[in-house]
Amino acid sequence: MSDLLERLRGRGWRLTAQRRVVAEVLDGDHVHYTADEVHARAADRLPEISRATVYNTLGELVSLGEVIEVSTDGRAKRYDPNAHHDHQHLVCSRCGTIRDVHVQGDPLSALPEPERYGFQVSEVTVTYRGICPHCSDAS
Amino acid sequence: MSDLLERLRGRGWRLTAQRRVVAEVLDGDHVHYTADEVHARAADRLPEISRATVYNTLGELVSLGEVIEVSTDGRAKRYDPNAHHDHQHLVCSRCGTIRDVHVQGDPLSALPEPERYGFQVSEVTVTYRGICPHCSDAS
DNA sequence: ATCCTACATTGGACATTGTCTAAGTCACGA
DNA sequence: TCGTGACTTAGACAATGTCCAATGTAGGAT
Repeated sequence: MSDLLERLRGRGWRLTAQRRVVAEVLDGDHVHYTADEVHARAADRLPEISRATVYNTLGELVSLGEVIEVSTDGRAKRYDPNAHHDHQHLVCSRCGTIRDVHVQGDPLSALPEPERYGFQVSEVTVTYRGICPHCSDAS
Repeated sequence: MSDLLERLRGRGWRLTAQRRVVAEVLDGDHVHYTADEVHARAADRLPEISRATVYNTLGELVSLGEVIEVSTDGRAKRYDPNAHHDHQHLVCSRCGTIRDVHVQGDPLSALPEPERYGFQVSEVTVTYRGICPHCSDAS
């Protein structure tokens, strides 16, 4: 996602310090942060950045398809920068961390026509839950 | 789920008017309500029921495994009384309503061992998204 | 049938997450 | 370098959910 900023500029984005920092935070680790975690990490580098800007920027990245919004537990949404690779999520039921995983076959095809009830089905998300090795050891 | 109250009594539940009403609301329709929708419908029959009680009761039903908590959009969680039948969800991206659907095969088997990263995977939820016939007409 | 008491309910304060607005600021094309 | 329209900001507000102390009550004990 190193050329993300270039892609965004190509789409008419103004390149501000705040947007750069938010993009860098997402680009860094491979965990999926909540909006407030992104804000905290962004504020490390740019202390005066506001919560509203982080929310705005994340929302824009999502509508542009650069980032995926994940809500696994009804608490804070998490933001997944790995939007260009088809993948699903593996969530630890104890500590909440999320891993990206890849499944076999196309999950969409598992839903037969009569089970679609007239919906125009366009998307499917698969979420596996279990205990991660770390929490398993600690128990 | 007509014998739900019996099962709960067997587990040491006190049978109060409030709990009965919450259970009846869930038992009724086949849509999945949010906590506040459950509260509104419960209040139709028992006007003095409080939000806290509805939240408490729903939480208890979830821990007892009688009801499933569904959070599809990071907004309000919805409560699915159909906990004893294996099923997945079809969500309208526009109006948020949820339908239960049944898929072919076991989605768990689509996650190969090397993609499990040491997790003890115990559960999988599949959520299909699309536009429901009603929203499709209205557009 | 009545009483006791542990469990349940209530209302309201509080917490968390997210949205909106009006005013000020700044990126970038001309 | 300037002007303008897009961007950012702080803080109020909204939606959802949690917690607590005071009060009420279901159901076993008598």
